[in-house]
Amino acid sequence: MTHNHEDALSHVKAEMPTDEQLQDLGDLFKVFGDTTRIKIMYALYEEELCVCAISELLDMTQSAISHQLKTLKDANLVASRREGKTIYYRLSDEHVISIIAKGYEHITE
Amino acid sequence: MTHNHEDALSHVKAEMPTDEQLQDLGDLFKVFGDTTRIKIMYALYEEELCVCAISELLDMTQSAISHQLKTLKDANLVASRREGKTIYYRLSDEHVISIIAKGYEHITE
DNA sequence: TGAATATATGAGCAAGTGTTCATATATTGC
DNA sequence: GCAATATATGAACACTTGCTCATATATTCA
Repeated sequence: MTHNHEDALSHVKAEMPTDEQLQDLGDLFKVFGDTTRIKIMYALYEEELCVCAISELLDMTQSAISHQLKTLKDANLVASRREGKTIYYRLSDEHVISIIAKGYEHITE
Repeated sequence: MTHNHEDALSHVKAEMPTDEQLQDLGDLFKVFGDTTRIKIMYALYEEELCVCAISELLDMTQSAISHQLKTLKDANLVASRREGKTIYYRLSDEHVISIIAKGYEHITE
């Protein structure tokens, strides 16, 4: 029905990751695709912070921040530790910053 | 009302990008946050492809692929050239691959 | 134990997103 | 010009998402 492109596709197909990996990649970037979460990650890059410090910084409710921190934690992008009543969050690995840095390069080129 | 975190926040505030940059970053990653678009970018990494080749590869309608290619083009992630009736798409810069590669590192670590 | 503080979480809703369907535009060859 | 092929696009709809509000949990201190 359409023109032929067997040659191009056979090569491409061989190099594609599995559907599950592609799904995981999309899910990961979805977490980066929200300004609030980007702000949180940027803030945590500079310094470990508690929930109420983040909500003060972003001028958003504690509930909204907690929900977003859960999303970030589920994606293994942040980790937390308790100290009394306070819970401090930090970035959980260096990929976070290198991913954001690459994105930053793109938008500022 | 809450405990004090002036010290932590003053440092963080000084290092944060502008709201506009943070918004642009979120918008960029939003484009990466869909499996169909990830698949398209992966396919184009291997080879320049026409629209119908991509829709055959992903087993999706031509319309769905065209819509997604427009999203990718608006984000300056792909570029196209016409050759007769056919329009070939390719990645428009090397950031695309390095961003995906960093994400891939994270999910496969 | 009870009050205060810090955080987490479930339900609900408005806004956004990806696909489909129908149709429009562009190019080629007759 | 007309038919065929390749691609683009607008409207509609189901599904997802981020916030709010109310409330639950956890910890400290009196």
